Amino acid sequence: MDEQARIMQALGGVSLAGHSVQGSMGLQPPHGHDGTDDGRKQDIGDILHQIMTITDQSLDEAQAKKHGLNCHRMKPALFSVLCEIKEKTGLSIRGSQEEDPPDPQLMRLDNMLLAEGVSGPEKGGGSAAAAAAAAASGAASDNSIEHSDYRSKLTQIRQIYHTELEKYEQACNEFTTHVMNLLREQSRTRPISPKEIERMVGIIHRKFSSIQMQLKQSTCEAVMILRSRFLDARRKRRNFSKQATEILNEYFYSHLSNPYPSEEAKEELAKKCSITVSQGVGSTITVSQVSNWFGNKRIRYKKNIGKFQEEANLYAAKTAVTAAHAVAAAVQNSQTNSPTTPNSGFQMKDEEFQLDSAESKNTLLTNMFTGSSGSFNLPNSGDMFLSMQSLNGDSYQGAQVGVNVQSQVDTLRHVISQTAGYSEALGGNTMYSPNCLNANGGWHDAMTPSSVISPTEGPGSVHSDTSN
DNA sequence: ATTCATGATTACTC
DNA sequence: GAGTAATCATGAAT
Repeated sequence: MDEQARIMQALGGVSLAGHSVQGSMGLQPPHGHDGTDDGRKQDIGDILHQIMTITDQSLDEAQAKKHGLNCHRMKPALFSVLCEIKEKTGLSIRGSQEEDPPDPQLMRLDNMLLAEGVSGPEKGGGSAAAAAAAAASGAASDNSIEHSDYRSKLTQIRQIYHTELEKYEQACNEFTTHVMNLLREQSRTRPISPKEIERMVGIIHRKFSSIQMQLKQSTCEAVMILRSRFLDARRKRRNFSKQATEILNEYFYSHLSNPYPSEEAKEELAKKCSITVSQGVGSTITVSQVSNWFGNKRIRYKKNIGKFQEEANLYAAKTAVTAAHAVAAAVQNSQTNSPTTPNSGFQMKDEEFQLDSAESKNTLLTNMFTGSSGSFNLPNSGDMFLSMQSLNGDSYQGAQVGVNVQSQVDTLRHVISQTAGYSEALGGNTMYSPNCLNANGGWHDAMTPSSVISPTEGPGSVHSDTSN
């Protein structure tokens, strides 16, 4: 009502913006009118009165009045004046609110959605965010399965977000169009300036953007939850498969003197384990997991050697069997291929090294191996053991064959060195140094193995430096 | 439910 | 940056 009063007052002869109503409108005195100021004022006053009371009347009456007013000779002039006044007052009141500063909260949400790959370009964002999330956890970022999980979930969120956003935008546009049409329609009967329509559109957009902000907020929350779950999942422990553990253990116990696989060896092990594991659960073992495993193994082995004795024996037996096979094969090969090396009376048959089960191997070796130091303390009888330098330079100690085979060993060594051409590698070194762990309980004075698989090794072969 | 085994993480050292 | 030691957290066995 304040505005109405102001309008009334303004129209009552008060000049606006430096000129009178009459002057500003350039009104010509209508036909038959007396032309005096008082008369015009009276005329305008009548119209205004009718406008003001229009709502008090019945619909039909109002329609009739409306029509009458629309046809009134003063209507266009009055309409313009009202528009002008309204615009001026409206601008003075709301003008300062037109330019809203960007909402910091909204900016944060936008930035986050962009960073997470929810908004912004379609490709790359998600994976980048996944990589960032992986990197943030401090672990290797090569866990492809969890990545793809994360990505697919993120894509779902992204899709939902965009669908909802589209819906909101569509609804906003529809509503804006509707309101604009309504205002345009009404602008025929009441003064509505284009600026006012614009302002109304702005208001609608603001309302809708606040709804959008809620959507963005929800999306951000969803991403955060996903992310935390993703990171939690990385922390979740899953036992490696039996085969993978076996491969790692084989390497560990065959390199007990220095269980520090090189980077290449770790990769090789990871690959080997992955191949084995992928047949089962479909998961992979990464290089960092191999590092973790060896870190844990070393510390736990060192802490409680006694506990690992049996395991060590078991793997030593396995190694021995494998080695014996290799030796037997070499002998066989030398016998068949080298006429200059006739049957020396030493024939290794596979059966001699074939143990029925892990248990029998274990029993056998538990009986064989005694002692309590860091490494395996074997009976110090050199003639009971096959001992040779493996082909890649690692110390190698194979199976106990149950009989005195020292002479045969010499023959074998000779044969193998001749056959395989590794006389240099084999020469000089015989028995491996006794203890794996030094006085400080460390491994570091031991020799360094080069790789998990030497060029001449078969897939199943391992080195053993179990010492006596 | 409890205990043990084990993969992962963290703080620290070299 | 790799390794150690301690610790956390979970899976599996009991």
